[in-house]
Amino acid sequence: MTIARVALPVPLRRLFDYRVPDGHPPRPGVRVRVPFGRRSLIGVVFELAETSAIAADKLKTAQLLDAEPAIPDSALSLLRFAAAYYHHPPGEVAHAALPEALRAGRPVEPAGLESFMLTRSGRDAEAQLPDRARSQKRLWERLRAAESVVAEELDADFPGWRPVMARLNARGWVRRTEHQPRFPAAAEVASAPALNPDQRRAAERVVQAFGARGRFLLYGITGSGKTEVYLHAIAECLARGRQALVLVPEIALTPQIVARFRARLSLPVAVFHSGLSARERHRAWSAARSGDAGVLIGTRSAVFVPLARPGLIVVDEEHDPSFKQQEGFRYHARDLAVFRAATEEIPVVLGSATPSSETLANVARGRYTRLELPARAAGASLPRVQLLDLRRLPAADGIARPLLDALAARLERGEQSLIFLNRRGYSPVLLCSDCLWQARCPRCDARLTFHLQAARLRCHHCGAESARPEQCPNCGGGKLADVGAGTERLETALRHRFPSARVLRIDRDTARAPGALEHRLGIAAQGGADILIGTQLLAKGHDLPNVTLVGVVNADQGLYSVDYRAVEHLVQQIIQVSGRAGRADKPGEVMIQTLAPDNPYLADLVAHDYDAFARRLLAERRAAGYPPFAHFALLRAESARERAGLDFLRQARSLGRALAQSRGIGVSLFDPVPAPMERRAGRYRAQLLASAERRNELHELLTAWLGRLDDEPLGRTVRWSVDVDPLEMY
DNA sequence: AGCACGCCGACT
DNA sequence: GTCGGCGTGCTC
Repeated sequence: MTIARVALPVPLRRLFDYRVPDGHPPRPGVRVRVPFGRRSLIGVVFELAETSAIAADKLKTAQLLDAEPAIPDSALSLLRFAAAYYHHPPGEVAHAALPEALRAGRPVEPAGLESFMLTRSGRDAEAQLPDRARSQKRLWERLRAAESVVAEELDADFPGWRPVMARLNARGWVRRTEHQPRFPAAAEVASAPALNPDQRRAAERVVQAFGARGRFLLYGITGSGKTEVYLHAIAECLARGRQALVLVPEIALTPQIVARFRARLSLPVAVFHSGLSARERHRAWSAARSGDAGVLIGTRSAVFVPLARPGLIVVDEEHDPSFKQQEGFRYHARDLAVFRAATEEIPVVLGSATPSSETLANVARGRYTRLELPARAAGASLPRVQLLDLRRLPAADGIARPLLDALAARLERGEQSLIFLNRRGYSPVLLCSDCLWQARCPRCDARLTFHLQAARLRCHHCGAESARPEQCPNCGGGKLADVGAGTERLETALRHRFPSARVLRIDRDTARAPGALEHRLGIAAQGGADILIGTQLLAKGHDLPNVTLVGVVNADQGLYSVDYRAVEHLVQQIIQVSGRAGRADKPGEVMIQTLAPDNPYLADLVAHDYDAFARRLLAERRAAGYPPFAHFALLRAESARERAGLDFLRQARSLGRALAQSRGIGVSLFDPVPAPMERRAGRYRAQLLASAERRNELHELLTAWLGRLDDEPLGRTVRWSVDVDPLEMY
């Protein structure tokens, strides 16, 4: 009897056994539909076996959905590894790795290009369309204007078109057709600019590693031309008949980057990210798996997409935190990319101007080869960086005099400025000046932020909203004061101070609508604004060639945080925004406001010495026994009941300690503590840190420990999860 | 996660 | 007298 061991989309850390036909059993990677309790689920065969520990009369039969494995061997190994490494239920891992259409059981090859055209009677239908049917009329005009219209185009610029199309179709006015799946051919190949010697050396090292393992850090400041190195290596990879996978941070996956790849490469470039429609993702996935696409460029979930002939993996901006999924299946796409490259026996290139502490440590240990691009390709000079001591300098509206003067100078010269403030809204605190009452979120341990445009108080942690009270709800009288400044207040103040300046704010509030971010960045890049105000949304990705001044309003939030990674993220962020300044031929200037101008990390920033910063950071981490010199896993628990999470974690710790002791595993389990923000969205959160010097010991303990906790009755009364290699400790 | 079973409060 | 609250148990 042949048994298929199936990963099912349920939160259970195990596989389920099913009978399959003896004659032609499925290969691992085949999708199956199975009865599960009273439900019917779609899962992925992870293993085959001859026998099962489950009684024969309880075994049910799986129905095979694929003749060929939907997930080929190498991609399946990645899923197995990911499930084991992150101690996450294999079914949920498989689920995360498949586009929706495949999770729903649709065939691997997606339906062809869906398009619509007017029928003969449809062309004469105008008179029969009442004026009230405005959407139908618009869609009809759209159809009349072209021979036929592709569904994807309608998805993009006619939201909600399907029901409207159904109406036209019901009257026999349109015809729907499906072409065979075809991938759009790439544009003509533009000739590549000549590489400078450093770029050439870097690209050659990568190319020499083709066909074998190789791990590279491509270290180069903004503007040093990392993308040219990728393009050169990828073109060579394609020339050898292999595909390339390119991972980029969430925000960076803009049409510009994709356009640049498409313009330069002779084979189709497929795109995979969460902003696409389900159909588009299905198509991109299939094109990568079949080999039709030469390059797949995507955000973190693209790391799971199978490739027919893998040749190279690139992770751009490898330090970017968006590569780590922060809920549910908490994987790190960069780390999985490195594993994947090893199993596929291909090189991987991690690129960054501000490499992560993990990658730097791997370079120091000789596990990664460091490739450096020391100079800016265009020859522009580095921006001058200076600190503004907020203890001495008066700051009107939160901006010190020298920064205001510098802004005024830029306005006079017709150059752009960028003000970076990682805080949305008008003011983060609403305070009664009489009784010192503060507006707090009823469901979180947090203050409410006042948003001027919406005229509402909002919680940035749970999304709760309320009206701004007229008087103090506590003492009835009093004057309510806005304390502190967010981007909205900064915008108001700067508009007031520089009435003739065009001020453009770019944060999640102004860029919420689809395409709004693109639109605003486009305005910024084309010089349609004099002063840009933004959060980290603005810090990433985009070239803003006319910006010659960058102001960092507050550098101190990250310097004294409870989170040991805050300094690393702060410095990376400041360098990333600074990289926006002074490109092309205009020298740039960066001003950083701080209450701690003596901080050595800030001194490294002023000196443009990321290596010195890295040495300092790694020395501190080593001394403190923190990653990358230790390996962390965080056990989190949350519950609507106040003590429940902590109670569970205390029990978990004694169980874990007993296991570690009896098996001689060197893992420290710390005291369970409330999360830094204990209550969030009405739930109490607690956490327990596990730390080990040796990674395999951490995993040995986690496997045994979590297995026990799965059976623990207390564990059923709270919601708990593990986070391996946590990036943020709250 | 679903989904069912199983005992205790406010309602047609 | 029922409808329904969510505790507990199970899914090959």
